[in-house]
Amino acid sequence: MPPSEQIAETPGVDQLICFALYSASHAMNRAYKSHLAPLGLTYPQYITLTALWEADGVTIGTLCTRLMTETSTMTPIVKRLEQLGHLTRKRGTEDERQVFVHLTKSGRKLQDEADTITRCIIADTNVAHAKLDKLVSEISAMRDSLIQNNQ
Amino acid sequence: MPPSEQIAETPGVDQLICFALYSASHAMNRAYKSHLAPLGLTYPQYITLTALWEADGVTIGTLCTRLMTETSTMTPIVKRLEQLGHLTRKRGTEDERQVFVHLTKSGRKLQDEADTITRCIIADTNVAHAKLDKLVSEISAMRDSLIQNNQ
DNA sequence: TATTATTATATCGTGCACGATATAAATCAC
DNA sequence: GTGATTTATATCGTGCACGATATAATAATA
Repeated sequence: MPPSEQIAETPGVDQLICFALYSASHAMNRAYKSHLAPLGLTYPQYITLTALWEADGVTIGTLCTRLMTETSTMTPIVKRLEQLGHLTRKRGTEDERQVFVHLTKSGRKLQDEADTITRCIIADTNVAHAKLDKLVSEISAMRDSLIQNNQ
Repeated sequence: MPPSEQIAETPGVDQLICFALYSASHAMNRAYKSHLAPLGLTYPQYITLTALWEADGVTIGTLCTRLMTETSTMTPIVKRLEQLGHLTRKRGTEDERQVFVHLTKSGRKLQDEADTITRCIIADTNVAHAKLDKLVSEISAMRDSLIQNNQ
């Protein structure tokens, strides 16, 4: 062992948490794509619908908070989902700045497929349920720390 | 406890591994942004440079394999890094279809900042080193399973 | 109550990300 | 060796993702 040996000089891309997230996120996007293409949905549109299945009749701002995106991202997604007939947008009467989003029958019907898709994806991860739950909370905690330390 | 109780009917967006990755990946992107903006780099450009610091003089195809992206993504990134003066693109002489990418002095110099940036980001995750290494390998393994089961 | 500031959403510009297609070079088949 | 196929990269179209800015409505303040 030479005395000048350098340990972990600059880590390769594979050792970086940023690349792990970057590449895994893209892989997940692609995995969903095969399930969503037949439904005519994109991955961000599907995630938006998932939030609405959980809580319908919310404002654009609430969706942004929940999905941690900007209005400049959410407004176009919601407009496309409206054009697809999966939701309606209605200005608030009390506060006319707000836009309330409501699922249509078509948008609610899509939830029927969701459970099957989720099960397929989880199977494809090759991670056991308990371990996956732990992974979700660890990744979420890390995300929240990053957000907090970046304010 | 009613007999018809439904356990984990449809999971909320926060329980889904897809949303954990989606939101954490965006949070990571934003965290890097504050460090990269002064350098005039975007996050994907920085990741591409990281791959080049590890192995220089490679083809576009090798970069695509390494970073798990398509040429339609990588070609424009490499071209922008070329315009910024951080690398050069040279057609292969033996096989003229190939394009070899070489870092310039400017591109190599940027590595000086990398270690500091990585340390800041890791600190911001609030995850201990050993646990972070484990997280990286778990996320990477999951990514590889998703890719394998999606062929 | 005017004026100012804040808030909710929308728009615009840039840069990914990727499927589909194009192009040209290399390889294969005969 | 000529035609068919494969391979490496590039181009194009669509949809995010986000910062900066715009717009209009509400709230705060003088």
